[in-house]
Formats: sequence, structure tokens, C-alpha cells
Amino acid sequence: MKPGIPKGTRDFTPDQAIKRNYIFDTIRSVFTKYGFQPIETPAMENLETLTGKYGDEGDRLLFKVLNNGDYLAKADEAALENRDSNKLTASIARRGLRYDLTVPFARFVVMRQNELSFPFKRYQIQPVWRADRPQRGRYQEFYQCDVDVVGSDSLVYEAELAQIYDEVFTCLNIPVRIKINNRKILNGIAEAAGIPDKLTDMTVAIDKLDKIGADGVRKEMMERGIPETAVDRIETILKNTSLEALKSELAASETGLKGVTELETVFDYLSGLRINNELAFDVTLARGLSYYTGCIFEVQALGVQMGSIGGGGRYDDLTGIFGLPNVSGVGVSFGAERIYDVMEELNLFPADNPAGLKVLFMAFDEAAHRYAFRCLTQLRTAGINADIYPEPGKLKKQMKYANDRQVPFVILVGDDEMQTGKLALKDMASGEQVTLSVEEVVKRLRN
RNA sequence: GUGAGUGUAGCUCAGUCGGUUAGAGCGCCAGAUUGUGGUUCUGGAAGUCGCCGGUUCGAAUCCGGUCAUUCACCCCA
Repeated sequence: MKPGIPKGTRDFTPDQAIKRNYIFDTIRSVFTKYGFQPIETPAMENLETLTGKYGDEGDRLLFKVLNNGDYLAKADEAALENRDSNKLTASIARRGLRYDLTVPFARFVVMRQNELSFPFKRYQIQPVWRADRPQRGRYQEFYQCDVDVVGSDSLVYEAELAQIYDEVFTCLNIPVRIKINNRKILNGIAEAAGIPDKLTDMTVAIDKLDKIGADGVRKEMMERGIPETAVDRIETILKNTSLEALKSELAASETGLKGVTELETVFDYLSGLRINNELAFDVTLARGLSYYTGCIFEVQALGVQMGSIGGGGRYDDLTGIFGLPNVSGVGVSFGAERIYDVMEELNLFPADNPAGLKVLFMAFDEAAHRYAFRCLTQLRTAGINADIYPEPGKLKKQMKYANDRQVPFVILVGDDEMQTGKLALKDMASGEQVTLSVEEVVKRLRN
């Protein structure tokens, strides 16, 4: 059979895995610094935990796991007869692969509400699965890096999350724009325009501004049944780019004003503090039709054509669906795969690899090979990443292997070395070769 | 879920109007060079032209189907 992997999935070569770990390590260290703790949840959840949480579109993209054993024996006969896939699925698949990390986290919190102390700050770096059509920057299996805090509605956390975004992308050297808005402001706009019942249609349309432009948004709102007068009003309001100006526009909407105040508080927390990237209020930021109710975030990489590389916000009642109402949470997510693609495109990965192999031993004959193995062990004991070619003999072959593995140094061992007790250390880049004792080699390679 | 493009050597691709034995570059293997890699030179291996069917004297080439893959939309990280 031909070897292959499912569409939308990828293998990672050592080179790629090292780069990915660099991203994960950077993100993890910042999370830790801000007092977040790691948790992990299973790849599979009960299907009922997942369904209905992401809208109809999301349900379609859920991977279902077929029941074990003779699953058809217990299948819904009527559904099978009528080719009703939705109904049939419920009777043959009890589990599904997680679609994101937020819903499993909510489930986790509800299950352990009595043992956790709140506010609970957790981070989670794990793969998620979506049965989407793959394309640039979109995969069926990809990692998410989530930080959330539940059990507090303090806006200090919004400020913290903005700092975390800033710090991570500063560490990774990716120039970004961190956009921030508040769902309550969008509510207020809908109220001011007299279409509170069309809030979702409005936000979905506004969210596409970057992609389809002002005219496109206008057209989409009309198509979604928003009256022209309301569309005009919304357009006027959206022209306000400052919080101050919005205050008067939204004077009639209590919710809208609260949103403005919340954002002002967040900016207050951050005032005078060092932020390296652009952190900007963006009234057109909408973040699809998710569960957010307060501040929302989105991160855009500058200088490359790529969807958002991070996003998140506050949700007032995420755990309510699992029977624990009135627990507020706020969190953001980093899209590791897209961050990788951006860094690759902008050439931002550090060139030197401290985890790489430092030196490779090669021997001319069997006796030298045994001698070299002893020297190798000495280097390893001294903490130097070292390796040996598995058999003595043809130098050309051994040197080629050293080249392929991009080893900076090689050590040659033969009769001369065994007699003098010294090693021939060759710098592969310059070609220079020096004769040193094992101790001197250790000293040299430790630099 | 909707629409479009592309499948030829390990990789990237060329292949004229349908016409003899399907090519190149890179990579790989061997030698030039038995204590020294990259460069160079010489030689070599490697393809069911995605798969199935149709048209034709003849198909990598035209047609239909199918699978894979890429891109756009929907949605999203």
C-alpha cells in the first residue's frame, strides 16, 4: 500500500518540530510568568458535550468517533432507513474529537467546581480537530494555545491578556496589531440603530469589513434583512474611531455606554506601561457569532497576508450550559500554526539551535571505534551533545553524514590519536583542524 | 456544504498537432580520491505518465468517471 496521512494533517520533520517547540516554549513561559497553570483534557469528549456549542456550522465540522464493537446493531433503524445522518450519528457515535479548548475547559471547571479556587487561571496547549476543507493556514488537526481565567469579572484580566499578547509577540519578534473592542458596544450600536433583534446579523456582516470593504458590509447587512435607515445609522456610528466620540452616539444605550466604560478601564490599567506593539480600539472588530459578551481581542500580524493569529474575549456565562450559571470568564488563544507560517515567511526563527548536535565522532577502524566510543561518553558526561557514526571506515561516507546532520564539529579517531591520547577536532565550517586532549575539547565545545 | 484548478522519476517541473525507446534540473548510488566533507568531472539506478473506462490504426496528450491534492467561498486559528 501507498503510505499517506489524512488530508489536513501533517508530519513534522526535526527541523520543523524544533521550530514549533520554540513557539510553544515561548508562549508557555509567558503564560507561566503571569500566573497561569497548565491543564490537559482528553482528545475525545462525549459528543453531547460538543454538539450545539459552535452553531450549525460548527456541528458540521465536528469529528465523530465511531462506537466500538458492533455499532450497527444498536443503530437507529428508522434513521438508517430514512438516510437521516444526524439522527443516525447520535446512535452510532457517542464521542467526538474536541473542536476547541474552551468548551472542554468549561466542562472541566463545572466538574471540578468544588476543588478549584477562583479565580482559576489556566493555560492549555493541545491539538484540536475540525473537519474543514484544508487550505492555506487551515488544517484539520492544529494546536491551540489558550489562556483563560474564570470566576472573576475584574477587568484587570483583560489588561493582563493584552500584555500577554504583547509580550509573546515581542519575544517571537512578530510585529502585530492587537485589536480590542467590546461586545456591549456592538449591542449598543444595534440598539441605537433600532435593530436589537438583528445583532448577530449585524456583527457577522461587520466582522467581514477587512475582507469585503464598507460596500460589501452594507450589502450583506441589507441581505440579512436590516432596513436601509438602520444600515445608514450603523455606518455613521462605525465612522467613530475613538471611545470618546462613541459615548455621544450611544448615549441612549445603557449597554453601549457600559461597553465604552469597560474599555476605558482596561486602557486605564495599561496607561503608562510599556506596550511594544500597537494596541488599538477597533469598533469594527466583531469576532463572528461566538459566546463573547464583553471585551473581545484579535491579533493581526503586520506585513504578511494571513488571517488572525490570535483572538479571544470575555464570556459571561460559558459554564451555564453545563449547569453552573453566572461564572464569568475571559481568555485568549494563540494560533500556533499560523504563527509558525508567519515566522517562516518573515524569516524570524533564530538560526542557531542550542539543542542541536555539537560534535560527531568518526573512526578509521574497529579498535579506534571502541576507543572513540569511550571518548564520546566522556563528552556526553560533560554535558556536550555528541554522537558517533555507527561504524568505522570510509571517511567520505562519515563526513557526508556529518554534513547532512549539520554538525559544527567532527572528531577523527585513528592510530595516531590512540597513541598520543589526543583527538583531532575539525571545524566543519572553516575546515580547520586542531589536536586536543579530551579535556581541552570539552572546554572548546562548551564555549 | 458550494465553485474552480492541478495530478509525469524521491523533489521541482518540461513534454509541440494524438505518432518510434517519455526528458531536464536537483537529489540518490558508484568512481576519480584507501586519514578528511561541501566544489568539480565521469558513470549509474530510478517512471503502471494518479486510477478505471471510452474514442482512435495509435493516448502522457482528446472525452467520461473516480480518487488525491491545491485554491476561493462558507466558516475559522
